[in-house]
Amino acid sequence: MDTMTPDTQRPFTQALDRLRGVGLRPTRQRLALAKLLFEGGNRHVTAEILHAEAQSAEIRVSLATVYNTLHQFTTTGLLREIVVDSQRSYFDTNISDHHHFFYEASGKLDDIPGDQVVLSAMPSPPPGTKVKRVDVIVRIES
Amino acid sequence: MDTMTPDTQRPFTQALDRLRGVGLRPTRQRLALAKLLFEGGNRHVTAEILHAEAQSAEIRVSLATVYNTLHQFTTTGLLREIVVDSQRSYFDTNISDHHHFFYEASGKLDDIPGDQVVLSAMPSPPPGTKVKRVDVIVRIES
DNA sequence: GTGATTGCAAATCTTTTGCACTAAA
DNA sequence: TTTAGTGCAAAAGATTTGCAATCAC
Repeated sequence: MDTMTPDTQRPFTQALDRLRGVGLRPTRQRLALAKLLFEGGNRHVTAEILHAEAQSAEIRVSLATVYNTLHQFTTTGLLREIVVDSQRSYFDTNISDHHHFFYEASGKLDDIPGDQVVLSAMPSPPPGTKVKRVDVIVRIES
Repeated sequence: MDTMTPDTQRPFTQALDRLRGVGLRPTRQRLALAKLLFEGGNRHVTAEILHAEAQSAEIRVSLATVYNTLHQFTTTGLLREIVVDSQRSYFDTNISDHHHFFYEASGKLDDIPGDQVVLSAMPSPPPGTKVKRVDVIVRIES
């Protein structure tokens, strides 16, 4: 690997590696969407938003493919789905342990680093079940 | 008030008082839905479920009215909306401070009493904003 | 080549809306 | 009365699906 080239100059390679890492065939659409998603820090997107960004970037990709891709990325662990609004799905490029502020007025999300929320007491789940995740959502008045 | 009559035998009165308490006109539909919702402990319902229950109980009420009513009850503080699934809205008859287990496989919710979850550290919201609520959702593997 | 992926349009599902009709006060 | 509430059917918005065309390997 060319260690002299800054990350920001190898988005294609990064996206390619990411897709390969999870066994998804690197198609033109998936590469372009991965590039949009994973360049430039943590992002919270809806299918609609990502599709619009793709259009702006002259990337021809259908909304159906955007949905498919977001779900494939989520299933393979590249993204995480955040449920804060019963009307729309949000996807988060930050897959580390963390929580969220949700601004109801604007529909915007902000990450809360995992270490800023401490759950010092937690009920045990019913016997035989497994906790997939604990989500803490701080809702900001709309 | 007739203090000799057990609560379970005065559902109508209870529902009526509840509606009056929040200033909603006690129509036949609202009374019947309030009865279904608030009799028999804490419940988590979707519009679809409540509508089906009404049908079974021979209560003629349209789905549109069920939606209207659920939202009116939520706005007036009789119900609380729980967001766990980006495809469907759940309403909770328990309006006290508490959290939820969500069983992804079945779509069922269980209450976690407020005192069983202790958030010993919390980030401050951005200056000038106000926290409406903190939701803790323990997702049980589907 | 051949099996995976994509695009499109249609379908689906939940929720909302417009508006004439009905009922509570 | 008079004004709020209801039902219906249509509309809207998000997401999924079926299938032929296209692409990656």
